[in-house]
Amino acid sequence: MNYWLFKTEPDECSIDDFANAPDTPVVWEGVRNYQARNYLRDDVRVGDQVFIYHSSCKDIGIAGIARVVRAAYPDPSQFDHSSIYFDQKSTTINPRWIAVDLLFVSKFPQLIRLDKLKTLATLIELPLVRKGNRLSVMPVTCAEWRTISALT
DNA sequence: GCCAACGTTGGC
DNA sequence: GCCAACGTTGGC
Repeated sequence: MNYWLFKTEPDECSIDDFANAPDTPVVWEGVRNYQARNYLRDDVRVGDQVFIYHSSCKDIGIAGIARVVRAAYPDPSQFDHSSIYFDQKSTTINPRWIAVDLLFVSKFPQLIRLDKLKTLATLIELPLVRKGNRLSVMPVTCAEWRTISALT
């Protein structure tokens, strides 16, 4: 089993959206970065655990945990003309972008703030805390997962 | 809202 | 295939 961190803007999809419908899978669509796409396509598998990270908002940090319930499939939003994620260059035969489905696991009693994560020497390799990082789907090592989990 | 850092595009 | 210009991300 692998561990991951997925970024989301809570205005669009927050940990509360998961928590309010714990039996409804969340379609993780809209990833439009090739490195992140490759992780989704090649390495994210059913049963993997995912930290849900809130970005571009007031309270920045890891808000809870979800798990993967459906592995890579073509991101439906790339074919949807009305979606901001529509991609004219994508075809059903050769889709560019990948989605996975997630299910709620837990919401942390307190958000683990980004500035807290930045203070931990064991997390210096985590792309999230590295300068200029923009990766929205990133691997988390087992040791990093344990370090972060211990903060809750 | 600013802006540094990064990814993508497209002319050559 | 280089690289300047442009667009986007995301913390502050």
